[in-house]
Amino acid sequence: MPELIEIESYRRLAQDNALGRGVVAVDAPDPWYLKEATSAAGLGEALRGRCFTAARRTGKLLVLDTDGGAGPSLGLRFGMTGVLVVDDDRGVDALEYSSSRLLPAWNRFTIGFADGGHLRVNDPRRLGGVVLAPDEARLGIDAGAVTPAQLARLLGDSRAPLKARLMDQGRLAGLGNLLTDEVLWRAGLDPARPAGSLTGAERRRLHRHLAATVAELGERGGSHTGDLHVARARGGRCPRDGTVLERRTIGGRTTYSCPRHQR
DNA sequence: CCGGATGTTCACCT
DNA sequence: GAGGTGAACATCCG
Repeated sequence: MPELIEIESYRRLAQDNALGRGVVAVDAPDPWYLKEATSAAGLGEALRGRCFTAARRTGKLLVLDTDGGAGPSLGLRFGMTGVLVVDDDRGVDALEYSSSRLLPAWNRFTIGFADGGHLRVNDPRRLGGVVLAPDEARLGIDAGAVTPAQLARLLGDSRAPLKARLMDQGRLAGLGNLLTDEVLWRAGLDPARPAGSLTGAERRRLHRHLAATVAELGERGGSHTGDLHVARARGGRCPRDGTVLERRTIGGRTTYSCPRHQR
């Protein structure tokens, strides 16, 4: 999926194109896609006759508010392959592991507007989901807005691998597998280091690279445009010092890092 | 043909 | 309590 960068692009698409349009229909044909006791009937009941008034994002969760916050909010998650489509515009040009096709069979959720347009979630692998009134308190601080002090606090004195802690959505929301590897590569930090073992200087370096990486890959066009990810596909050597990249499983995810300069 | 892939959740271990 | 593992979801790509 979509990590924070892609979801932010979905948020902008929704903000620019979906607000203020009356909802007349809700089509949620796949019960599996509705999470946390959300039902198709409940969604229709809650959304028909209202309009979206704000598009917000925390981490990888997109939240559409209704009627100025007076109505229920709608939470959209995109898993690894979910795409937001409004009318015929998609929120991103490309996702790394998703075909460019949008087969109608993959439309897991559709909102019909009074003007004839629609907002859809198209998701081949069904890893995303739709929630009415999502519990946003379960998510940690957004990775695009975290302060150095907040970052230090969430690393705490944990003995969990640094990478696992950064990807813990309940503590820091928005970083996925690719972005996390890229940030740690740029910061020169070993993903397997215990999160609580960083010095003050290392934590500040991590924070600086976190902010810069999110901004830079956002401009380049996505989570898959990182230097490390590109290098991995082309020979697997560190773009900084030419060392053969190391491949491990950390925090349950395939992890690439440079054994020479990430310490 | 097989393995793995931008994610989340849950059951089950240590 | 803290972490780790593997399964499940369904499709595409190398």
